[in-house]
Amino acid sequence: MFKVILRFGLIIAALLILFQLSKMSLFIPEMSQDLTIGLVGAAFIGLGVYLGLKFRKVEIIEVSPSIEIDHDRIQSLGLTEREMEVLHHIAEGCSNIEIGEKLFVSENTIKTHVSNLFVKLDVKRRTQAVTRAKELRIIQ
Amino acid sequence: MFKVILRFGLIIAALLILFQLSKMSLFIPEMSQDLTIGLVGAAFIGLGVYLGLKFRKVEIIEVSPSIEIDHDRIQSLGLTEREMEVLHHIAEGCSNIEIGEKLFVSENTIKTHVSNLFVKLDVKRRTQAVTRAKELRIIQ
DNA sequence: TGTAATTTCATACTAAAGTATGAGCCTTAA
DNA sequence: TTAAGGCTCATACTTTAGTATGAAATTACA
Repeated sequence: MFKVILRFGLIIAALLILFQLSKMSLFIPEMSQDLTIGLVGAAFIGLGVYLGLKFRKVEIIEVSPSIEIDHDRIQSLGLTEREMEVLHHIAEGCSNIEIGEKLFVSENTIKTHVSNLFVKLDVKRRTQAVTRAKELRIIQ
Repeated sequence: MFKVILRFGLIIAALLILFQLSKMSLFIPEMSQDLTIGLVGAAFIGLGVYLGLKFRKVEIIEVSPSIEIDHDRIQSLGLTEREMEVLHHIAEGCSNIEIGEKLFVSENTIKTHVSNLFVKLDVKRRTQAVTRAKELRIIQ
């Protein structure tokens, strides 16, 4: 509210100065009318731009902020490429056997990856791993 | 590009008209200088507002479109209140025992709910249930 | 070329998840 | 006052998941 009052005050002050200027030009005949109009125009155009920007409706466009993957965090957690692959498949809801089939390795291998993953993410279950990974923004 | 040229053309035209106006006031002395300045001011303030709005940077505020829960789908799938509660806790990464503790019922009860949930969601595993539930927009 | 990190796999567990079935209790509505 | 639906629980079982440990093969890199 205070800000609004301040702004209108400034606008009124600007107007007064401009009208004062217009009277001055009466006493300074060598100041051409064109110049006066130029000055007035410049001042008002500035004022107009200011008002236009200040009191415009803020345009809110709903854009789902593309959740950026935090590669630095992946690094700092020491997650390997293979572990990230496994993590993605876990997030899709795959079983260990299914992940093994997709990556052409044994279930045991997947179990190893999963266990290492849990240690690095500090979780106990795969469902936790998914929520944690999303919190940490290392998966979508 | 054409639009830009058109706009600048209009601006130039407006300027010419204003200067013409200023000259007219020389031949129409009864038209006071204050009035001239007022007209010029009004014109330029309008121009300023127009320019300010047209050539502003478009402000894009990233807002995640709140994913609306599809209550109709929950209905049509026949998911009960209790099952939804369990589903939410599954999505959080809770174990059956933990969910039981939170809802003050036994692990066996949770298992029953979970099994019924899987049938209704047509999935085999809890991780799948979570992804499916998100697809169906019945949880966040 | 040697070393560290990654990936792979196995075995042998334990723990948790999931299935199937039956049943008791409560509320709500016909 | 039944019947239905929802919630609870149990038992018994099968299947996955997860842990611990050790080890071989591969890759990358100094």
